Amino acid sequence: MPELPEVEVTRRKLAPALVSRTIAAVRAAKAGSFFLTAPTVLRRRLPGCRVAALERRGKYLLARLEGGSTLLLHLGMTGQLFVEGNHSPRLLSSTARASLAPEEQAGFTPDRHTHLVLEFTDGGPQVFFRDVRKFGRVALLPPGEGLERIEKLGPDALQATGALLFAATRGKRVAIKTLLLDQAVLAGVGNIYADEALFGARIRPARPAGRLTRKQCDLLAAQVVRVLRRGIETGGSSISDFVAPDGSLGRYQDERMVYARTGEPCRVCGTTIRRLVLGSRSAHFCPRCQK
DNA sequence: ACCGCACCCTGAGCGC
DNA sequence: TGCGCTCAGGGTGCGG
Repeated sequence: MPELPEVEVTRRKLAPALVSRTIAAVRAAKAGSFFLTAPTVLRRRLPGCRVAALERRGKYLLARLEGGSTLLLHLGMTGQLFVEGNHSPRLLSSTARASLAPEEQAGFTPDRHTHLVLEFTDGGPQVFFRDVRKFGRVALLPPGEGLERIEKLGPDALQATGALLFAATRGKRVAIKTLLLDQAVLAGVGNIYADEALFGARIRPARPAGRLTRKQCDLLAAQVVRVLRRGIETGGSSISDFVAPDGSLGRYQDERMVYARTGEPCRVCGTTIRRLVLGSRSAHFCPRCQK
């Protein structure tokens, strides 16, 4: 589940393979919900475009193209953006992994889940966008044109403040966990880091957002920033699918205090970590440490 | 305005 | 061995 840290790690490692290079050709799968801009349009418009910069807004990647267009990429849940020549077992299904010896996994060949391939005029490494569940998105925005879903995003979660959370939670009866996942409040927080931040702030995920004190909002904002920064430092969370553009895996999953640790002992007090469902998302917490 | 929930999608894991 | 079921969840959109 790529959240802000995984997208930022992707941005940092993908940028050297994308910025200042000129797209020569585009191979894209047939139209579908994955493509907000039709593949035929991508194939026609992208060749000849040179990438000026690779930016991030929340969980979105924005490749700024010379001439003013923007290629927008969202990893969804299982999206993988990576550079040719960097293989990883994560790029194979478990059955494919089992049937291949490690030495046979040296090279990646685009498979049925590889929906977008960028080729460059320098003939160097191609860039692949693979996404098993197709919850990812690709869009090409013409110069001066925005996208509603980007404009609705709140401030980047790395800029979270207690004042912002306090204002956003007043009068809200939704669970604080659910509010943290609202991209219009803070852009970039997903299920893993929301649970981890709430543990750090010692607040139960189900607590009605409006009942947080100003002090708790300060603490929670600081924890949101802390866990996201730590996520970036460790290369992200590679729990199921995430792999960086260079084929490396993140290590944040080794530091998790609560996420997907249901039934395991709390690392602080030993109490069994519990799971509950909020807004049809699973939430994990320590019933003793979090009030 | 607010909030819960179905939907999109596919593979892994499990029971039979 | 293999079928069918459930679960995972970011984001959107709809209905109450």
